[in-house]
Amino acid sequence: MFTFESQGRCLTVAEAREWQQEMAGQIVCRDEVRDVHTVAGVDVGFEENGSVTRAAVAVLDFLTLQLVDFTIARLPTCMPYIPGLLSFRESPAVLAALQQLTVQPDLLLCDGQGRAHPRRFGVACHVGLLSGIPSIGVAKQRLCGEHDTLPVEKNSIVALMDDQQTIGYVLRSRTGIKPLYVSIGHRISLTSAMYFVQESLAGYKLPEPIRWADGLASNRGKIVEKASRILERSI
DNA sequence: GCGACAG
DNA sequence: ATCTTGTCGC
Repeated sequence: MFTFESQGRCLTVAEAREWQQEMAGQIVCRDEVRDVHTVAGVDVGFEENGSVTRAAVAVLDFLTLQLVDFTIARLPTCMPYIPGLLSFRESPAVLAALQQLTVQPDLLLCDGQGRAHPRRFGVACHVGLLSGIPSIGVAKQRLCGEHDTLPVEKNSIVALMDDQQTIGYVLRSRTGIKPLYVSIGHRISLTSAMYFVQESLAGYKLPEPIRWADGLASNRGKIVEKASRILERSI
């Protein structure tokens, strides 16, 4: 029986799944977002053969989509990747990174699923609930649910259905490129989630906040340097 | 039993 | 996620 450490307790895989089902009931699917001035991208990468988890949070001004702050947190990896339990592996480092921020984000765009999860509790829900910050899940691959054929044209959208419910939307952010799977994380409606994701796009497959977090999490030297220069310049 | 399976 | 160069296409 495999067990792992989470929030100071040792959990079995079965207990983790039960906890997700309970916490899913705490998720707020209504809009509690107000005056969104800053939107943050959240992503995680690994170092040292996976023994170190590296979380990055990039805060952007929502109107200009310019970087205004970022943090990186490195923690020892607490458990392996298990489909459906990704958030237990990534959340600790993400929450640590969020607490290091100077500029507080009004909304989080997380790399991964939100409610489009078998137990309706993907990493975006987990991070949103524990941080209290409204959040959205933006995944590059599907975890669950089905959907109609998506036109190859940019801006095409189809509903992601599971168990008779619309759990998210599949969005083609660029013509001919694999789509994004958008679902709510916490304290926001699916309609608003789609609005914020689309407004955060700037010609690339991924929303700008996540593009930054992606580069910072995967520790691409060029990007870390670029981000650092932008910040010291804004002081 | 078999296939699916975020990052 | 991560290991990795060049290459096809808009």
